[in-house]
Amino acid sequence: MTTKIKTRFAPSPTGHLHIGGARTAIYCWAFAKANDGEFLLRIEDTDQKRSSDQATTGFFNDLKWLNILWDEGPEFEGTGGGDKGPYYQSQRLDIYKEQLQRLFDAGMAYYAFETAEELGEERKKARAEKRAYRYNRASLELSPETVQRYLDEGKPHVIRFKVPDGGPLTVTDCVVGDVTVERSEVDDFVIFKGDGFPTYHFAVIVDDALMNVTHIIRGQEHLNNTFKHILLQEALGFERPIFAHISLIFNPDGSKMSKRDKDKALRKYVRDNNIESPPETCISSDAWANWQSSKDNQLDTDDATKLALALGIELPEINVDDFKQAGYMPEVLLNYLCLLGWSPGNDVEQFDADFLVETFSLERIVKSPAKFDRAKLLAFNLDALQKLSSEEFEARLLAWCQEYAPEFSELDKFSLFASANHERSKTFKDATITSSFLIEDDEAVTWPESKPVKKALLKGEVSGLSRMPAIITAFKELEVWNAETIDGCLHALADEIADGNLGKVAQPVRIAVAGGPVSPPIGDTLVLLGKESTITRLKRCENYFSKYYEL
RNA sequence: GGUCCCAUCGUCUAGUCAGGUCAGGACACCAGGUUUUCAUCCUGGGAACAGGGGUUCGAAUCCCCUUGGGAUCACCA
Repeated sequence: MTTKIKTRFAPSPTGHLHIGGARTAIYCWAFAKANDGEFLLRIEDTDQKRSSDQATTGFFNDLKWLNILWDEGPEFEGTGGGDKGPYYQSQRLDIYKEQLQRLFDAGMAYYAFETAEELGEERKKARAEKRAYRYNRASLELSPETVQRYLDEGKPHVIRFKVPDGGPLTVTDCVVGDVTVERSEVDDFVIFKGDGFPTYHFAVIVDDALMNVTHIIRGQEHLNNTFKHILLQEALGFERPIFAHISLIFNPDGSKMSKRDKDKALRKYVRDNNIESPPETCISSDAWANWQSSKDNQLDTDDATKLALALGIELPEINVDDFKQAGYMPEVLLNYLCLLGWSPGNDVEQFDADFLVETFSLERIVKSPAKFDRAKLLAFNLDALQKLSSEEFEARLLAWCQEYAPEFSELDKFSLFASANHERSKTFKDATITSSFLIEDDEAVTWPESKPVKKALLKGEVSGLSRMPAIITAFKELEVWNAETIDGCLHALADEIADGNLGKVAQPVRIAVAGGPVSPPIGDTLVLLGKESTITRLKRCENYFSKYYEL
């Protein structure tokens, strides 16, 4: 009997799930499902300083939103569970210590007492001499008595892995192929940190082995680490899993798409505009000072969002949650993400999760890195949105509005709002942007003196503005206020005062009520607004622009 | 800098492993058309095998070099 295939996604819960991580999770999930295997989720929270429960819950939510559910792992809203837990590395310390003891017993682990500063010096020196830094094994020379004395004294220490002698190391990667490295390139890396927790390298191979993971699909930044991992696996007598290293995702400018991009965007803006203190009631001055003191100190997500809002700049979307907020559909993001580094062939590009599971294979993963193209994602979202039935669109738009734009979800005529916006929306958010005039007070509408506005209202032998009184009168007389009667009224007006040219009457009306040249079809727009608001806005607009008449 | 990885239209990619149709599709772009705005939608168009050597009757495809890009070199994962 062949062993069941098991993949895992093992994020470190710092910040949010970003696009690159999401793609890795999707590939892991798809590969497991495509091969009748299992997908495991494990939380790598051995870095106590940076991990948080809040971030962990965020990861669960993001994964769940994408409908990437784990067969095994932390329990969350009905998914997860399993008998190989706990699935949080911070709760597995005893297990790691047990495995560590086996390494000590085999003489393959040793204590090291150098301080971070000392090591830093060594590294600098290595760099200056244009060679790679390797730990010099100084602590390995210490006598057992000295080591014991240091330990008794409570001297800070780490535990290192003693890399065994031998020839070159080769790993066969499913995506990259054979990769060989000289063993001398691997130094005695740290496996237990000064805080008593294992490092990533140690924890990951122990967990993968004990949880029976068969395939490790992860980002290519781990390719070099793989040699450390296979050495550790051999030392502990674990079976070597199958590796697949997938390429990275880049920004359109070629830089690595990373969680730091938001921070970078903010810093650049602040620097370029010589902003020296945070805008009023935005973030605390402590947070600002700490942020400005070093570029290693990132602003936390909430503060970053607030600051961006206060400065009026758009932060790049890089987290799954950013795209959710921006009004993309999860199945579209999943589809598009898959295409960044994998394709099913046969010119197929748009597909659903079922198709993915039917066709996914490691062989078709592309080796080269991909740039993230928002325009294509947007086009995909548009296509998917247009394929939705009107009922479905309405339901999903409502759910989105309830979370991100409650003023729209409370609209009396939500149904009409949805149908009026369906065909012109590329995202759920689009609907709220093109219809933002709906939630404005009649008295708050303003008109930019832009080209399209002037063209519709002021240009021509007979200007749009001059037709306004007739339009207002006609509307006042309309007894039944619905799309048909309004359209009928406008058509009649067009015939009477604009040589049958509907645009000449509809466009001025649109601008008057919406404050700009864009809105849903005019009939729907006016029904949504109601007769009273419509007439109030038409009058205000006429009044506002009448100054041009006098010129 | 050491080590490792990568290289087809502007972008994502098919084609590469088993050399042999004007290098295919999508997004973007450009030009027309439909449309009461916007967004759609329809038609058409330009657009690539990084460079140089080999191997071969024949190379995007196999080999080598150059160039370019990237990852990594932590008591972060």
